[in-house]
Amino acid sequence: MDNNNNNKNINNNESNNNKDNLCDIDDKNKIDDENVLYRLSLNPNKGGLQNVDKEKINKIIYEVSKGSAFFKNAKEKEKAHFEKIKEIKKKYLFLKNQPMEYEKQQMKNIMNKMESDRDLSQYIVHVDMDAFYASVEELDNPELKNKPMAVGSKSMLSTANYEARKYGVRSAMPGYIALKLCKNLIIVPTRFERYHELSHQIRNIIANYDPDYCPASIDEVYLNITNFLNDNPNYTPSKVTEELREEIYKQTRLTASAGIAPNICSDMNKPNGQTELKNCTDEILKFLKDLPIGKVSGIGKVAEKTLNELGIKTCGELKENMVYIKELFKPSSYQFLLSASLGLGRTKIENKWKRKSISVERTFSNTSEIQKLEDKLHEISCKLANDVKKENLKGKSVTLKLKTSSFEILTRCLTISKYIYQQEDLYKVGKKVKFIYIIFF
DNA sequence: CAACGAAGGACCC
DNA sequence: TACCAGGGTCCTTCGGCT
Repeated sequence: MDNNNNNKNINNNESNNNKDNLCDIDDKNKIDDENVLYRLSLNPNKGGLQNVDKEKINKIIYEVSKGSAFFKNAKEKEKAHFEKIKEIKKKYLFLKNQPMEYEKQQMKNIMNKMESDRDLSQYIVHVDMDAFYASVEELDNPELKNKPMAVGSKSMLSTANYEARKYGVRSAMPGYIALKLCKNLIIVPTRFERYHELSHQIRNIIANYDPDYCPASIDEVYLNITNFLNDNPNYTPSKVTEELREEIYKQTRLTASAGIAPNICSDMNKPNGQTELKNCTDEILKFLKDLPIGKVSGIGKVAEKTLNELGIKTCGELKENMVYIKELFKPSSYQFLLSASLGLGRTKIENKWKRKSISVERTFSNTSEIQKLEDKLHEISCKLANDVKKENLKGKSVTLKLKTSSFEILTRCLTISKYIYQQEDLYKVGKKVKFIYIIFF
């Protein structure tokens, strides 16, 4: 599916020079709503959407959102994040004034070592279906083609077709907001069974090129075509990928995009196209130099903004600043960012996925009636027991998640001594957990 | 007293 | 009219026990 984490700052008309911003961190103690909008990831910046009138779209979204409890909550989050950023900036400014000679040399050594360990022997392909759910709906109902359409509900959209995107409609956008952007938008409900059916079909095609492919989501797969290339010397990586996409289209009438690279870091593709990154260090570094950090899978809007505020917008800049990142971030974040800055992903892909949790959640209208809450608990425990049974699972830790009317998320967990799977037990434990939050209020 | 479980977040689709 | 999902994974922080 399309990921929408490539947001840019919403107020790109204003002076956004981060080098300047670094100096007036204390003046900037007001959280403006534009920052909140940025956080909501409601600003359309998706590839292939150059024609949309961002200004107008943002205005509409803002008008619909402002004042809502959801918006208020986002504002609170933004405030907290802002404080964090302030701290980091302070440290950053301090470090910038230090010589850091030793650390710089050390970083150089670390990077050299990682560079020399770079594995360029593998050809990894990342296949990603274009607007998957929407395309499936068009496939089954061709009348929807060329009309603005999105899959989901009034409250939330999963994905939008390209016609709808012209209006600024996109995935993870509430349907009622989308309707404000596009009055004629057709919203069709999701049909997961159907998507899974096609997903299965697509994976079977992919298995012909790599039986050990790794599904990344319902519409995304990683595969290693190195063996295939060895067995078929007349193929090139891009020819294999072309053929694979062609085959998917032939059998399903759905288009896919793909990225080819020496590791599974690549995610740069356009609708119905493919991008190849040659197995060569210079190519990779050139590609990364101007790649916005938000494009990297794993860097979401929070991390993106944090880094942006340090003046780091591209992977190239990230690489240049790794000495500071090492001091400013937690070890695991640092490790991740270091790999990202060098364009190092895994070169081994595994498909041994093991489920670690299973869950059911439902959002309902505001209530403080205990009976209604218990009814909901009953409802989700039934669905959960059903799902658990289907997968032949059992568990001994039950977490109850509660979203308040102000969009706060609370979770309470209870671990018991024996494994359970039956609805009655799930409900019973759930009720016990629930007690905790009833006392809470 | 460190390991650990619980709660909260960030992220992805 | 009013209105922002649901299903996962992984990481960090924190505190009361063993």
